[in-house]
Amino acid sequence: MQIEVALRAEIENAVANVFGQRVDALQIQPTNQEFEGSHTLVCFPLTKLSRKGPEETARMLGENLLQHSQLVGNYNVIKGFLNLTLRDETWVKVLNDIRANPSFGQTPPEGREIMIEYSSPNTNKPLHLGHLRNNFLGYSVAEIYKANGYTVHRVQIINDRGIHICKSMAAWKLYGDGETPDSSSTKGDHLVGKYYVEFDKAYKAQVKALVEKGMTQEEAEKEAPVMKVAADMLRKWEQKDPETIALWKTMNGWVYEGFSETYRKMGVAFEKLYYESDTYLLGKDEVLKGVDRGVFFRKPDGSVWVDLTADGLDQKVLLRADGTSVYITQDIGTAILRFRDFPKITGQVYTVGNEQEYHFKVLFLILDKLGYDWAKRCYHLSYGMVDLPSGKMKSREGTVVDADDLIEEMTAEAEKQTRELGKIGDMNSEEARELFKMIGLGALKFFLLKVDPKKRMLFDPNESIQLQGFTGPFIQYT
RNA sequence: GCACUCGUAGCUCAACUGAAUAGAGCAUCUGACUACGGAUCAGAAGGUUCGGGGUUUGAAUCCCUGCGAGUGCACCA
Repeated sequence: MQIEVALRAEIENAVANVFGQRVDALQIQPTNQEFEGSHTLVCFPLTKLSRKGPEETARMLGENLLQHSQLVGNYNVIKGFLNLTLRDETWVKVLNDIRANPSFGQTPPEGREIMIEYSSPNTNKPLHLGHLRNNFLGYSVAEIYKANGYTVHRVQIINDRGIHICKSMAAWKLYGDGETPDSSSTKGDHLVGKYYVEFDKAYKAQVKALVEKGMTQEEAEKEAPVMKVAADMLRKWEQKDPETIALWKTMNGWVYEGFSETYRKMGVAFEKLYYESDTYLLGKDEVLKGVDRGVFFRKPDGSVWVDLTADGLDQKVLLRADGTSVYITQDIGTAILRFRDFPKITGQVYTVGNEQEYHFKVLFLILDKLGYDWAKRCYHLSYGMVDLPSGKMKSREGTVVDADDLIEEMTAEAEKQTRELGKIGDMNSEEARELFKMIGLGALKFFLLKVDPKKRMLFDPNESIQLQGFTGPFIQYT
């Protein structure tokens, strides 16, 4: 890094000496492999200043550098590109500096703080392949910030409340027969996920039966007994009915235990968890304050809206006519809460799928309109879906790839390949198991991270674990 | 319909802020080594950067436009 700064200063001086004027935005880039040199100055933009052709301009600068520079040992000119070769002494010094610096590549903490949110699953089913991309992206960005001198706060919001968990609860109560993770030796999140599927099956069957009895589809969807139980549970939950709350806590507890095991296997962690059940009522006061200040407006029915048409977006509802919150209201509250919890953070990164791009655009605009200057430093780290060679993942069709299963398979495949190659030699079984995990998980992480986040991507499990090609195992082996 | 994103070699992906002959891996082909195959090694071929305009000394990259794919456009979350 030092060398780049020093070299730039020298080149800036050379430009000033030769053409009598300082230029700030010099384009210095790595020299192409096929030419001699390590750094290249692009001289085309300087021709206006030099009033000479690009090659002559480059040559004049090269000569000047040769005379005055401490760093440059030689130069060559190809078209308008001035290729610079540094002296051997320069490189020796660079390498010595690197050797003397134990934290090379890392900026020591500088007091800047940032919050990174990732994962943020629903609590009614286990994590899947999409969550893996999310977690690895979020965690990596956090690590990058850390290496750049930031103190990072890793958080997630857990969607522990709402009709989705009530569906699992309803199915468990109706058909569960008291089954627990212990009694069935099933991982908690998988058990709750199983009852979510049970619910869906029962619901569909019941709707079908009711339609056959002459009900309309719409009526049947409301009248299906399982749905009535689930809706009733949601109502009771909101009324804080002790029995419902107890069941909700129990089943969420199972899920959390399952999740933490998955996170441990993935190698990610969180500093603080936000629960939607704690935050879903937040934001209402902020919205009402916004109404008083004229940032938002009320419609005749009493509902509160924000008008974003001037920003090229629509009008969005923030509070219903009955005064209750909608989804974005709680996000407003949660964002503000987080900046209160961590007053020193300068911004927030939300790692969330690209289907929520519009939502975050609206959210950040609203926070800005409410006068929070940090709204400009909130960023939606958006990423595309993960497809499989067999096609799209669809929960209804059961083509979702479970995160635990996948990690398991990758590790097993790593073991198979390593044993075939006979590479484990005299390792004991403990060391070998560590190795398989490292290879399997490395394959997964590398493959999911090597693609531009915003692009939709194809995950090929078989390709990812290969010892050849652009893969994690290849890099680890090398 | 409107908005946003994406479109690069047969396939999966690179190309930082506009820069030199658009790069990798896989697959393919040729050769070496192999009893044969695999593995390995050496090499080759593979591109109108979706089409058409424009801006620029210079465009995969920026602008306009057409086409294709995806996502979003609930008083759901």
